[in-house]
Amino acid sequence: MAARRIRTPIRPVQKDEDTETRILEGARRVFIRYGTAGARVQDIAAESGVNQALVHYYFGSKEALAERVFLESAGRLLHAIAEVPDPDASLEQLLERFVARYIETVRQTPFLPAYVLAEAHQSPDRLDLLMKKVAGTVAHEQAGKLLAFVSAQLAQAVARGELRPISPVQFLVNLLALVVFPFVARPMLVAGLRFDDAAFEAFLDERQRELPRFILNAMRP
Amino acid sequence: MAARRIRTPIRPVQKDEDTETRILEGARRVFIRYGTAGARVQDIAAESGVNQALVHYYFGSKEALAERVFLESAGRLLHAIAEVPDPDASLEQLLERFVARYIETVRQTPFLPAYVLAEAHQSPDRLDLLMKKVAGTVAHEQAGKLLAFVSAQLAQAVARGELRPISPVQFLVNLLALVVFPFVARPMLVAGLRFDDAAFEAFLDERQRELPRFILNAMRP
DNA sequence: GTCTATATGTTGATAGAC
DNA sequence: GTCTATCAACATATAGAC
Repeated sequence: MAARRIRTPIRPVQKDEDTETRILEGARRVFIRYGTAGARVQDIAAESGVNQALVHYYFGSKEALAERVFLESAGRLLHAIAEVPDPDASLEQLLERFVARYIETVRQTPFLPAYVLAEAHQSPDRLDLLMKKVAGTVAHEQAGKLLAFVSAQLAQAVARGELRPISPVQFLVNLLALVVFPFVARPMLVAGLRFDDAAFEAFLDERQRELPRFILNAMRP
Repeated sequence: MAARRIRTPIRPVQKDEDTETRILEGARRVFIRYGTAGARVQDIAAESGVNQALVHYYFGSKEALAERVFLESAGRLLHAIAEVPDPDASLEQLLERFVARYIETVRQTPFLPAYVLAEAHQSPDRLDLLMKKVAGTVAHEQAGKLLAFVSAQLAQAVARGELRPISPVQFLVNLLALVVFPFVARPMLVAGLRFDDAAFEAFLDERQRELPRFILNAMRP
């Protein structure tokens, strides 16, 4: 059988936090990096600077901890997406702000989108939980308002002859695709295009500047 | 410990194939559906209508089988992307054909893109192997030609004043993002937008019609 | 080649000392 | 609360009968 690969900690332990927090944050890093199925309780313990038993002492089981990390992480990602826009801003401003904010946010946790999307694939139950949890929150109300607001903005622009008609859902998926995909596909893109880290960062910078115009332009009549 | 969830086979066994092929195809379905880390040799055996021992008899180890499935599957996906275009076709025709072909291909194996991207994340070694393997093939040469061809087409259109300047890399990533993302994010989109399967298929149909114009339009001056 | 039975390694979880 | 030691379940891999 293949020898178990020992994983080096992702980042050094923050000694000043209390134990429970340290474990939760360690678990977050490990789950997001390796996925729920690929993560090991031993990895989480090492990442947090404790032993396995303590992980169980605080969080019961790997499953319970995985669920908590997923709900929190996915919730945070959705929240970052569904921020209430400034009602007075133009569509162009809205796009600029959304693109900039999303790219900046995800740059700090580059594995997060891939983790959330993969978990949604692998664990429909947990996705249901997430949807039920989100359904009762401010973020959900915000998302509804956001979609309504964007729909209205699009319709007005169409009426003024500035944009051609586009389904709000297609618009939303296009927007998310253009912003999220580079992070989800990063290893493939880096390998295929022979980028190093600096090149990828530069690519993201250029992207942040170009995307709003690309999207707006795409919908002109 | 949580009780091991028994997985129902993804599809019934094809009795007419020879055993080795059946196992390989079963392994493909299981790995693509559950990921390498989430897949179990027992799942592959059941999916193929044999017992665990036979899987090892034919393919040695889970790792070896996982590597083979990844290389073949990712290779096929890359090949589908990097088909040599008709040199006489217009950019619009090229886009239409690419979008249509990709969406049709992936519709038949909807989990494939998410699997390949997730594996690229989790297993850099395997990704390196893939790149080395692809480097010596027709597909690689095709990809080079494709990028050169697209770059030339873009530059010509810019020179004619039909398009505004865009980096070929950004163009390529945009194209892939718009086409691939819906499949990678499918469970999230379905849950978030409350789609059923039929609604998602209709969404894809609409997308296939709209995307080429969206992309072309985005680059107009 | 194909099976059942079993060995061996790995992982999640618990017992019990401190 | 935190540790070491250990258990029980699971997963991969092999032995050996047919």
